[in-house]
Amino acid sequence: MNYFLVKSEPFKYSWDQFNKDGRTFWDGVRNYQARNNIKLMKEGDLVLFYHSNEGKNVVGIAKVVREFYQDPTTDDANWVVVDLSPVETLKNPVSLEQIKAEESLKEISLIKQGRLSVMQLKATEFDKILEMGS
DNA sequence: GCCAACGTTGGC
DNA sequence: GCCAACGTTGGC
Repeated sequence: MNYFLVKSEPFKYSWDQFNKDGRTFWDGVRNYQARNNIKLMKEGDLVLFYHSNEGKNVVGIAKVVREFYQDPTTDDANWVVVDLSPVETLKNPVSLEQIKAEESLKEISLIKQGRLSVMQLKATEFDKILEMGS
């Protein structure tokens, strides 16, 4: 089992919208590193959902329901999507500030590589954020 | 709205 | 294959 974190601007695609939809394909990734991370996702892997710009917090947990396939919004074979479904909303959204302040999360890609929109998390990092959010 | 960080593009 | 110019992201 692998763990990931994806970013979305709430203005563009919010956690609320995601829950209304029940399932979505994660498109719009146009960065090779993020794309490579998407390709690592397997069905059943868990994904934290982070709101960038507005809120700047981890708001919920999603899971991978379909492994990567050609991005249906483009013909360019470079780009792929995965299907995600919401699993659970965090009782207490975990803010970027909290994550920064947490010693055990210092190495998290969210902080070390601010612009990356899809990243892999260590199991310990994933667990820690869940613990902070419950 | 600004700006730092950083990925991408294109000329050489 | 280097590197300057440019564009985008995202925190502040």
